[in-house]
Amino acid sequence: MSRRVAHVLVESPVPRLDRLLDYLIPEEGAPDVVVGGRVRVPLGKGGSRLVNAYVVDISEQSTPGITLSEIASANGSVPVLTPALWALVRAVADRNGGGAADVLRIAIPKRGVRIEKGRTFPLRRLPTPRPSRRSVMSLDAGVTETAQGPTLRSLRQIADLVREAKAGVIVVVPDWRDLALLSRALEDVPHVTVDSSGTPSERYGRYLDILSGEARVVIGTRAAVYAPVFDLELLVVVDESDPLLEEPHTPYVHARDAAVVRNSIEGGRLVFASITPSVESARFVELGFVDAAPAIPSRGLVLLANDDTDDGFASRARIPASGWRILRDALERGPVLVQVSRPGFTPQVVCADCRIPHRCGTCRSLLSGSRDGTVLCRVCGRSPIGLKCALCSGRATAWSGAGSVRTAEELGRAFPGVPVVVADGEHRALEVPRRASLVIATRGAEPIVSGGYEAVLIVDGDKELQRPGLRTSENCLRWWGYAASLAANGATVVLANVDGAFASLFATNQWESIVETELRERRALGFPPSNRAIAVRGSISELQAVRELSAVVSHRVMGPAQDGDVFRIVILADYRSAPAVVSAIRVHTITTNATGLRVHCDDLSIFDDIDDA
DNA sequence: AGCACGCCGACT
DNA sequence: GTCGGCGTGCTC
Repeated sequence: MSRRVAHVLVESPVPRLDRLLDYLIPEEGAPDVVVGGRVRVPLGKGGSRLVNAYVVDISEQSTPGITLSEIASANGSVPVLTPALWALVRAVADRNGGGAADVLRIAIPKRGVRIEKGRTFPLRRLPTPRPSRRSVMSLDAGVTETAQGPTLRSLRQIADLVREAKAGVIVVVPDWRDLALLSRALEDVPHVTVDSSGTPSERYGRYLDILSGEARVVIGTRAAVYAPVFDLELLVVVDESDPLLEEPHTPYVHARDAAVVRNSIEGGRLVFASITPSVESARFVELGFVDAAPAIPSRGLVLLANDDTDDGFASRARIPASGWRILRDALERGPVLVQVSRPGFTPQVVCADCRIPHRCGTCRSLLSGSRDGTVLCRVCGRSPIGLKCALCSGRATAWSGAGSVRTAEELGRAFPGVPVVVADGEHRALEVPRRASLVIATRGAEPIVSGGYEAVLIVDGDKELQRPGLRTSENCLRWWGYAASLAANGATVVLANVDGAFASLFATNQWESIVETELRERRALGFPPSNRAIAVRGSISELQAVRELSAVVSHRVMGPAQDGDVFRIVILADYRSAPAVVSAIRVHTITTNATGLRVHCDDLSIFDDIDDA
């Protein structure tokens, strides 16, 4: 007699368990065992311990030659893992050299029993793919109004796109502030938000709202790309060059990548939308993989200020005289934004003569000044002595980029009577009232203001731009472009103390040229995005074994290098051979059960400077 | 992750 | 001859 068999995926990070196991469905409680449902199954020698698992499929057949155990119990009867989500999760895990269970943990929130009560879920099959269309969209700068307050013109454009859609929609944004502003722009469209806010039970409730089809439009942070939206017509990834869209846990999947995979499975319209262009989307356009943006959007007026400071206060706040005058005039009319690069009191320590950053003699990371005036290496925790400039051998030190609080203090003294608002990681503000005030914000924490800022001043740009790292120009473009987009119509954006090719391209709004140049340089180096950089972390012996794999040996390999308490190699492979490399490493990981081995595709941080912030 | 199995040294 | 050390490998 044949019995029904459930093919399940166990909730476990163990490489060897990254496959489907077969279990018999018990006679009693069988109706609760559904495709996509959660179950508890015995696992291990003697079937002693019970683990959580997802039913991926049910059939009459099982793997021959094995005596099957029975499912211990159903864990609810909600089909949380839809066929479409399973297809996506499996494909994303394979592509990134990781386990499906690790991706699943990000895609499906924790179960809350109470919130499941009284809901029904339609049976969902793997949908027939919609015709696929992929494009890049360049968004306008500027601020616009809603009933709930100001929002970005760029997000209003996305809301317009959402409004056109009749079926399922997902919009993925980098952080909570974009989410709040997008929610305003979607004031007339019912939508659910998928992010880390709220209690676990609330998050699960929102997941179930999507699963049941009650919610058609989903906006959220990076994990929202997996939302079980049925009949997905439109998938928008906003600002995909923002590193926040990359998952910090294995297998380190970028929402852009997951979006491309999802589009290849379900079809529909995939849009990469951003105020500033990205190197990745420039490559997509060049390949013909996506349609180019139809038009260059409206951008503000940017002025480069490279003249000297002529005032005691201005000099301490590192603001050129011309920028200073614009600031003062703008404050007559309304609020002004000053974008600074780093929070708090931690300035970077540089050579007093050539302004090159000093580095720690032991670990080579950047040094910072602490409140009491001493120089400190934040990586090894020591105060280096006898610093000497690598370039000019000068021994004098200076502090640069004194941070938002310090800048605020200096500016507050310079403009007595003008209120100063500080916004950074600690002082969060989505929005500030429209009145003459100085708003000092670290990049990424800029509040929005009704009508836009009367002037925007970007300081510390010189320091950011000379920071070594692959993403420096991309990052500056995104940070500065965002700050500029918060300005009022016709208001001036001042970029202080920066000159050179990048600065003039930025000021003349030739942002596309910036990323095209960057793409050419990356290609010449063989670096992402023109090649895949597959970072593998583990012990020296594990990495040696990976290096010797036949799929790996023919490729350019960098390292091994020390990386925290493990070691790291980086394999550079073109997009044609990268899947074979990733899959060979994965097979090796599974067969040797190398739990210490971690694969991270396109880990751009390996090309960056040590981040000491 | 656990948990059993097994091969080898030390002890009643 | 047998107890138990933990290194090795497997989990339907």
